[in-house]
Amino acid sequence: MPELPEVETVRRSLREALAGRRIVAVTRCTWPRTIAAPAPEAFCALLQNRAILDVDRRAKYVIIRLDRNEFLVVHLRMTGRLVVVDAAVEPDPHTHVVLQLDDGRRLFFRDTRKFGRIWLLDRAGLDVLDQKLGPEPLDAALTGEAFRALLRRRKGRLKPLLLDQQLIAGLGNIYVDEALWQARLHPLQTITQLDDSQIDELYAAIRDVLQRAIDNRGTTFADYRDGWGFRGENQFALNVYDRAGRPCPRCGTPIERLLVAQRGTHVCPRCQLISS
DNA sequence: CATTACCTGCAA
DNA sequence: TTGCAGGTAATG
Repeated sequence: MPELPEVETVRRSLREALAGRRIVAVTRCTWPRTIAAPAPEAFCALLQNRAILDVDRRAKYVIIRLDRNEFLVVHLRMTGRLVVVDAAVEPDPHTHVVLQLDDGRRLFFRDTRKFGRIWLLDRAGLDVLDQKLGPEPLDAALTGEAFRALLRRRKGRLKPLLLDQQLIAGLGNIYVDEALWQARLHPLQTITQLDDSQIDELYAAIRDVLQRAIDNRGTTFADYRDGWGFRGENQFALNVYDRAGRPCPRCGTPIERLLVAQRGTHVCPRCQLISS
């Protein structure tokens, strides 16, 4: 489900609800595999009476900063949700982890497909994670020049590369398709055949698409919700993703769906030509 | 590079 | 019943 804009929206909403609170205890853990580290028993024992300092994000990870220099790190994968609910709300069968908070509310981790994972990490563990990830696309440190250098070091087709979290962190299937459409580049385009101005277009498109999606509080098709349980609105602003057969907003040609890197991929066959 | 696994639910 | 879904890790 969630890519950078969704995780950023979750982070912002959770920060309001959680900063300054305390985790009293873990009161439910019905799918132990959700807890990636440490072992679920230790995880529950360590999360008693812990202060929450703040909520951050790195790539598609939500990072809840705790006292004692530890971090509750959550990856939502496809269907995960982190939602703060009032005391009266009871967990449904898809809610696998519940944290009791000191204000009576609870933090629910709900995940239909059970792909999501939660880690309790120390600073060193967080650093290891951080080093496996490419730069943040919206970070000021990633200039157009830096992005060009990044791409020039790699070869292969555009879409698989942009999905590679080690190259650039936070893009997923929706926003890669949207950014490529906006930059008028084909997902199968070979990177080595791009000229500088095309890479600049792609850079601008990635940032524009992600920022707009954050402004729209993320894209909700089915599962995604923010930390309060609200849907996003960016599904109404998409140009190609999930729009096969509908007209390209630029030229009217029907959008086509193809398979690239084993992922459903949406292109305008007229706007997005492969140059060689 | 492609395929499979991890899971459940929904639509064709 | 089959195929597909916003992600990633682990295999050939």
